[in-house]
Amino acid sequence: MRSLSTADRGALHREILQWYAVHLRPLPWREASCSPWGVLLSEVMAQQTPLARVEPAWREWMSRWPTPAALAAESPGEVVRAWGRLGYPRRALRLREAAAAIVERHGGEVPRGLDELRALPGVGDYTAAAVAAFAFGDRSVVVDTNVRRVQARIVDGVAQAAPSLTRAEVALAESLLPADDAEAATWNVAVMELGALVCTARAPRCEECPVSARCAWFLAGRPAYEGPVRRGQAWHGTDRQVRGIIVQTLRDASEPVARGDLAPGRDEAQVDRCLAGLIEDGLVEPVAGERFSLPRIEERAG
DNA sequence: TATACGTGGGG
DNA sequence: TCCCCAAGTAT
Repeated sequence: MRSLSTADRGALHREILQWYAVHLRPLPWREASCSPWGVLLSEVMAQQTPLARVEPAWREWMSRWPTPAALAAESPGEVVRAWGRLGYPRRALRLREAAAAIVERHGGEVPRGLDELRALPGVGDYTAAAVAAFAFGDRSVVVDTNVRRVQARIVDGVAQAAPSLTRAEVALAESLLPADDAEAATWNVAVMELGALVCTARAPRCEECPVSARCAWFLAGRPAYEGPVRRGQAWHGTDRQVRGIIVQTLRDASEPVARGDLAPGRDEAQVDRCLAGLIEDGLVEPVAGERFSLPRIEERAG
């Protein structure tokens, strides 16, 4: 890991924070008036889902369930239906569980502490740090895919980060974090925004980058990535695809659906296997007469 | 540490 | 068309 002088760090902060002040997207959960619950909701929805698709769903959810208590009182099936096509619908279930935990353990208020946040269902290291920073203005180390890529390029001079998060990356992010709480919080979102809009994975816009002049990767002539190859996600014909079809069928249905109509034309053994998995996950509920629906009662524990 | 887990837009 | 990948988490 290359280390930066104090002066270099200061310049980096100034340039990226200035860029952010001009180029930030006016997302609703960035409004000062947005509640911690709104921030938590946005962070979970944004896990592996592009922000452009998150925004309309976020607005609908905030209107329907403006507090953790409101969501906790909703049925899991309705929550999965409202999740729509954001992907990874188990996140909707976890969000409802998190809402219930917030009501039970924290009096209905999103907790501020990293440990308390991290203990909520569906909240990992990234989301806990992000909520601490963006909802409460705390100085926490937020390391998402954007931060990892920006750091890899500017500091390490490589096109992309390692396949999985390393200790060194977290240590680097920590070393780059401004000392001041509020400035650190803004720094986190500014680096993420830079990664999302300029320092992108596919076709980085280095001409528009405020720090290309101090970017090790740019200065080295943007060398191609040489690390271990990332495994692409298999999709066609996978269980994941069939699970998606089944859940979408149930989202669109107003009545319970027979097994044979869940994923028409798909291999029956695969449909059975996926169905069992979905039931185990609490995303599908068997009802009378060999039919299935989104969960109406209680989702399975575990 | 590696793998499962959805979905859709852009290159 | 096909492939990559997006504010990750849980196991």
